[in-house]
Amino acid sequence: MTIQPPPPKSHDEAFKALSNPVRRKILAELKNPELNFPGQDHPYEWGVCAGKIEGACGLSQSTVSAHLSVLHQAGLVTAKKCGQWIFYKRDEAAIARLLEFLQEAL
Amino acid sequence: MTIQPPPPKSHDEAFKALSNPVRRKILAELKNPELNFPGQDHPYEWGVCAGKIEGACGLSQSTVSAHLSVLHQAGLVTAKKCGQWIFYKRDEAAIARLLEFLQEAL
DNA sequence: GGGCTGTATCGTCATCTGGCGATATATGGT
DNA sequence: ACCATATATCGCCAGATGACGATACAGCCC
Repeated sequence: MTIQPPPPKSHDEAFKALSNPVRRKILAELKNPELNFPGQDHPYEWGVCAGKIEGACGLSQSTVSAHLSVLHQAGLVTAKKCGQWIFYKRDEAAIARLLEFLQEAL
Repeated sequence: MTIQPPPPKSHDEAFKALSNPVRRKILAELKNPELNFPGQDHPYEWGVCAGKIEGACGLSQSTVSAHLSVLHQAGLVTAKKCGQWIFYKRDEAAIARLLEFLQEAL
């Protein structure tokens, strides 16, 4: 099931989440799951599971988990739990809203 | 004269500069100098002088000066020295480039 | 030169951030 | 029940960040 459908988060929180290059990289790479996280034995429509992302980051499991948590809290990715896995996926609508906001606010 | 026409800065540096709410606010308010920094006895075409911005921020002189320096280093504002004043102005071209980049990178 | 104004820089400090390993929690398999 | 796997959380530490006051530098005016 989807974890904590986070209530519409403030753009400020999203911006803060994006102020870290690792998190920006994760978000960007999630645009192309098949390419950037190859070999997942679950359908990519579910998203990409945390372990795959950790592998691609070259950082410790706990560190990447924290980054994913921030992205999720900020509402930039969705998190769906499936058995013992958690699948993360870009929340395109939220990202689009943020971009619109940036056009205004910047 | 214009101070250190900063060589085209990395988008990453610009992003870092924008990761601070005070700096975002300054940049946003510079869209409307007449409105947000009223009573400047120099033409607004030159930009807004540091002192005016400090007044509007409610932070210490040194703190705001540092923020302006970051914005300038990141290439998001231009700085023009005129006598004992320094006038800051949005670099619209750079900001537009950054927004384009964000559309791609996000 | 001397004093005044506008801005930058320095030194310090408290807080935030991001990294890690260790541990906790939850699910699945035997 | 037990062990393995997947992920989250905790405690700690080092470095970055942002605030401040004090000081330095630069330009104007007398």
